Amino acid sequence: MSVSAWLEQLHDHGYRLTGARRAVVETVEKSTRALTPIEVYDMARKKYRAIGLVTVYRTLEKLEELHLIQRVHQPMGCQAFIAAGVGHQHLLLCQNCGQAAFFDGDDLDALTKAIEKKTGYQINEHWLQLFGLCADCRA
Amino acid sequence: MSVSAWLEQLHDHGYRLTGARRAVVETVEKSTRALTPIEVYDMARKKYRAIGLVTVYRTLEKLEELHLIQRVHQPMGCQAFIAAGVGHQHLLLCQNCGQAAFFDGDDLDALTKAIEKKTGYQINEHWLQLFGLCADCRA
DNA sequence: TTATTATTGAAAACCATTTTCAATAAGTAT
DNA sequence: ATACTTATTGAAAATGGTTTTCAATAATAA
Repeated sequence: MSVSAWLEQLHDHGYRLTGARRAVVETVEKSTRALTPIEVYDMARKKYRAIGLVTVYRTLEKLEELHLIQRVHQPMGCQAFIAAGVGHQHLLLCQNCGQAAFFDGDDLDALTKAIEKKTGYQINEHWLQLFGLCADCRA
Repeated sequence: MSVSAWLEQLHDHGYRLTGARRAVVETVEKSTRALTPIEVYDMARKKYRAIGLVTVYRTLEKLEELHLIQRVHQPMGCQAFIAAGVGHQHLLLCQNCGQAAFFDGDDLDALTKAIEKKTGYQINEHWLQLFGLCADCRA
């Protein structure tokens, strides 16, 4: 995805393209780590001085509705957002710098079948997230 | 674990055993679903009328410190707590009634090795959580 | 029983998020 | 270009969950 693709999505859904929204989109789309609303605010303010925190909240809300971003759950808090992965992907987070990477290829079929048999549950979804150190932070 | 084992743990760590704490412990230890502070408050109040919400927060804090309870992350919020699993266990949650079950036996070694090779990350931890319908809610 | 001090509940403070509202500016029609 | 409609904006106020403050209370040790 790209900044222009996000703006197009917003436009196609009847939302107007404003300076504030461009600043938020450019900030979040380019970030490789999850950002909290305040972090987005501070960064977006450098691109569009007059933006208000309220508008950041409102824009993040819309981006989440359009599935362009997703909330990231971490031990320290669950208020951060990152550009959404495509299809069935999971997050891998660096515990030191916060750098995020998506991965796919998890096959939990055998596990879920076994759990279904053992517990009687019907399993519909799973959340998987890996934590570690990115290449840079290992060094 | 049992209520008395939790109380013993609290006592062994220098905490006094009070009516308010007993009420919180009895509530959380017996619950099969994750409870938010307010829910614990409402339930504990039936056992100990005079308890304050503040004491619920403070007691949950201590129980988490002692690893007797753990925070449960869900799409709708991450403020709920449940009796902690033992060893390497993950949660399976009913999307309808909230019923929780622990399971173990997940083997992600092959997956993490592959991801490590592909991404250059060193993987230290993983979060895995399953969602579905419990036996009762399927019917 | 008495003394010590952790614990308590109520009220106030705090902080992230949401709502309200009048002014502004994006998109559309003229 | 120009005017018009109305979504969007930022500031301020409101909200709601969580934390802090503080004097009174009650659990434990002496």
